[in-house]
Amino acid sequence: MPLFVGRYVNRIDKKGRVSVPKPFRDAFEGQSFNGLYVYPLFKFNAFEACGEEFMNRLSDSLDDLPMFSDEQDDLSVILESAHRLPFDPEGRVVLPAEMLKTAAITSQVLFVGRGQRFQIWEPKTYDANRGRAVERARARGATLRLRKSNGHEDS
Amino acid sequence: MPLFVGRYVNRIDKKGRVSVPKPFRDAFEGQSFNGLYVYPLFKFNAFEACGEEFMNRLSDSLDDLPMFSDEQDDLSVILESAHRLPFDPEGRVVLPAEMLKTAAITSQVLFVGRGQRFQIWEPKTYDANRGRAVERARARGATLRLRKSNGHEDS
DNA sequence: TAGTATCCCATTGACGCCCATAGGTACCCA
DNA sequence: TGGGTACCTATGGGCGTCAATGGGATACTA
Repeated sequence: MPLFVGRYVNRIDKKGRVSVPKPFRDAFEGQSFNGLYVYPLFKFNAFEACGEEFMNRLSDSLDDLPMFSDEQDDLSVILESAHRLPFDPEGRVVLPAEMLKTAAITSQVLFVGRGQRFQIWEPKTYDANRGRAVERARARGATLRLRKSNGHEDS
Repeated sequence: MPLFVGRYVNRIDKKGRVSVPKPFRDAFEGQSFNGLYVYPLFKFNAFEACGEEFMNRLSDSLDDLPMFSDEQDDLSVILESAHRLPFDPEGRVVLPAEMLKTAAITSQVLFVGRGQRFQIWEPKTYDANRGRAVERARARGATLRLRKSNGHEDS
């Protein structure tokens, strides 16, 4: 499965539709459901999107927690605030009004690849936060520890 | 089988009928019984709904508990207080009067997706509780340990 | 026979589908 | 290698269909 990489800015029309960048759309091929899932990043006023597989993993993980536990309730917030957005024949999705509001999206949408998932931002908001992230990384002399590769197979 | 995801608010009419959101209804397709099961959440004045499959799982889990134990008795209450609600031709269900009363539902019903099942709330009641859950999750720095998929492990 | 529970029909408003266009890119061919 | 052409992605708009809702008719039951 292709990874989500790179940044793309697309226009949003008055119906609330945005084209999902073609390279990102391709990563969803082979799903039983032709579309994506989005949920809020509580840390920022932005959203994250993923495919069916990841969402199922999330749901299964929640089921592993004891039923009726506080833990389960707290973490379910992601599922509760998620949206299932189908692609239209042109590969666009309709972003829910409530989403546009929290992210302060008006005319443009920024898609940010993050490997297994990607994020959805209002371009200016992203720039502001990204600037900070870069500074933090610099200040900290950021290093990245890679997982050792195990011959890589795919299931 | 599609997941229950997201929140939907629907109106309840004077006959006590509510439309179950179409995306949720779709998840019940292929069941021998065209409808859903509901049972009270003892922790809150709200209800949870699921399909046949999950109900069977629940019943099996009860059987795994020691016979005649307090635990078994307690959890059996779920099955005892459960209702089986059939869909009408338009995809609506009639919520039992007793349910409306405990949940303080009058004119609007909130459906909250939770993966394998979903919850039924009076909108305002939910808002009050959800606010707390989000804060708890944030405060705890809630991170979700995902079940491993294809050789992936979170760290 | 009154009350209740289904079913059927009608309305409306949102959403999905189809068509059309533009701009850019990749490809082909001379 | 330059130009031209065909394709494809992003975008806009019109229209039909379907989901949500309300009301009336009918069957069932106590």
